[in-house]
Amino acid sequence: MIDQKKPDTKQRLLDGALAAVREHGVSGTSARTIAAAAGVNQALVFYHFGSVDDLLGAACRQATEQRVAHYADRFAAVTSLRELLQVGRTLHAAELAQGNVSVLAQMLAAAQSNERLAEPIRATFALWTGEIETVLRRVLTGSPIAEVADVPGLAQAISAAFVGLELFEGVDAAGGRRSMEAIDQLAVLVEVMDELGPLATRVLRSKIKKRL
Amino acid sequence: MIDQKKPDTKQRLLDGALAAVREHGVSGTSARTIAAAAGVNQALVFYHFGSVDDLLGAACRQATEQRVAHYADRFAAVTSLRELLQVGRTLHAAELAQGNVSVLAQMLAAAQSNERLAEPIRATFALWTGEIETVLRRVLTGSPIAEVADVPGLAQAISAAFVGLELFEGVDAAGGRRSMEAIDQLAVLVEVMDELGPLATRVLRSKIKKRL
DNA sequence: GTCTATAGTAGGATAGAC
DNA sequence: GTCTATCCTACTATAGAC
Repeated sequence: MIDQKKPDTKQRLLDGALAAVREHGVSGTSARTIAAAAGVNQALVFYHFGSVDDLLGAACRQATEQRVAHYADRFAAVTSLRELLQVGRTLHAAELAQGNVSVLAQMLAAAQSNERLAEPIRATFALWTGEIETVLRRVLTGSPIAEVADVPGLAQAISAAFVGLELFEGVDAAGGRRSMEAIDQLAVLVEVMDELGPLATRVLRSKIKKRL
Repeated sequence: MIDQKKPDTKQRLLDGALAAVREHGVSGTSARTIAAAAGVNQALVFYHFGSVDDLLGAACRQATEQRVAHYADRFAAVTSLRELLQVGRTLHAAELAQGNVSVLAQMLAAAQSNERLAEPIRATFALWTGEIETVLRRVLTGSPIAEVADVPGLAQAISAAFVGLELFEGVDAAGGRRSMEAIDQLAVLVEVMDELGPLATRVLRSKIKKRL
């Protein structure tokens, strides 16, 4: 926040942390593997970040910020749910090629029983949900879906589902792709729903009344 | 598979492994913590299972088998997507109350960079997807969705998404519930789609043609 | 700020007594 | 099959020289 002219050790550690998670997984990541990836001394992890967990949290957050910023214009250009999914798939493919398929996902898993990691991960996750929420709100304007859906909740659900898919793909690549295709097909349904317009809206409303 | 009359040490280790993951998370789970939870000696982990990873894989598999069996009749009674989701939510709530919200999810994360863990986890995951696939195939019979959707792929996507939601809920309980609600609302849409029947089917088909 | 060295701890795994 | 004892490795974290 204060000094922007130090892309040195501190930044190398942040990058090294991500590299370590990519290569060894969260459980295989330590101050030593991070330092090795960063090409710096192991003790500097503690000097600059206090603990491994704090470094991991910071690294995850920074990386996500950059990633979100990098995709901001693409998100802004989205005009339909399928396009949103398309951006998601592109993003996913890029992460995959870059090797950090599931860095956030693994952090999320590690955060389950690590309160020190949980807070930064929550914040990181919120960066994604925020972005998606904005898109959803714009895309769903005038759609019957907007009348039923809790947009923030939906944004969280989408983000969470995406994380699950990343984890699954990490263990079963073919299955992951297939799942993605299946969701894409489902998105067609939602669009059809939108195109039905007034009729769907009417049926929808009555359906909702029954439900409440 | 051979001896069913030994609910002793081996079983205690299997249970202890799950207990350890529940309590300490995957990263905090070791032969020692497992043995402590099981009330047996640490060396027995290696005598009976060879390695901690093998024990974890076996434990996850067995637990999932039991869980799937326990919910088999409830799955069999499902007649709509919303009911499927309802069963999913019940199941989720039960897991939550029992404390093993995200055992499978955490295993999946750990398996990302651990081939020894990956294979059993893949198999375990397949138990869930298989169950869901059966339900989907039955529920979607005659539905326009069935004509678009790759059912096995969809089953995998649903399972994976569920895992993601579990991880999210583990870090943000309120957010997790809200996501679940949002999905529930979306499910209404799908049902409306089904009820539209012939019209939707027609629109759907033309939409698909455009897409291909 | 960065390095070496090291204390202290915990974990995987095995040997060997029982 | 189960336990004790133990080896070795790897980790977090700090102290102190530079």
